[in-house]
Amino acid sequence: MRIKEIFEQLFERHGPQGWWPLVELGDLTYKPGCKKYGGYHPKDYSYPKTKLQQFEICTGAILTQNTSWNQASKALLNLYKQNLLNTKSILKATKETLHKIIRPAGYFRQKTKKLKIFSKFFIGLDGKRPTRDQLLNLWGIGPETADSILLYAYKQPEFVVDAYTKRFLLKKGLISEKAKYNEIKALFDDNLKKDYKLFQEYHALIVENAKRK
DNA sequence: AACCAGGACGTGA
DNA sequence: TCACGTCATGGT
Repeated sequence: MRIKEIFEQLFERHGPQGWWPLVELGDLTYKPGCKKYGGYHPKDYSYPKTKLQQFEICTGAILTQNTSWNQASKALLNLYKQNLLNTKSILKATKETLHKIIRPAGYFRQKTKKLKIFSKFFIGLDGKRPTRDQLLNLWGIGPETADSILLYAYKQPEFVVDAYTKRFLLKKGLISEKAKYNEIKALFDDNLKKDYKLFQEYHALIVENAKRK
């Protein structure tokens, strides 16, 4: 089956996913289906609307590295509740403070360092969109995180390849065991229209499909 | 009670 | 380049 057909099949089965989850004012949950407060935004591609929301997505992308979203979201909510979910506060906070707050996401020492490095970088952007190479040159940002940031925070059609994607395509017989990141990414680039909405939904659907089964 | 979760980096070969 | 060790918490 083709890449495009697989998308149709997944979409039919699971519907729009509306990634990336955002917390909004007054909200204290990242769970899906929460309309009034944050959570996911089904069929609403107008987010992120502010720099703060863009930064929130970037932060989430770092916190969820090799970690379930359930755990990462706890760390994100801790940051939010302590008014630390912004660049200046993260730079101002001590390492020890951040260690405690993001602990549920695991790798708290590495992730604290990553958040501080990224915060400084984000301020330097002054609202501009980073290039992929700029992101990859940052300590703590690899290909998947860079693509997640570009796709979900900046609406740039970069397909996000994660462990689920590899397993999924391997099972479909579309890639070999040791296909590399860029090889897998090219498969989507070559077979899909470069539409950020399509890329956003596709990646989210692969994850949702894997979780459901 | 192992196993793994929406990875990335450091190292030695 | 590449294979492997390290980082860390908390769900099933």
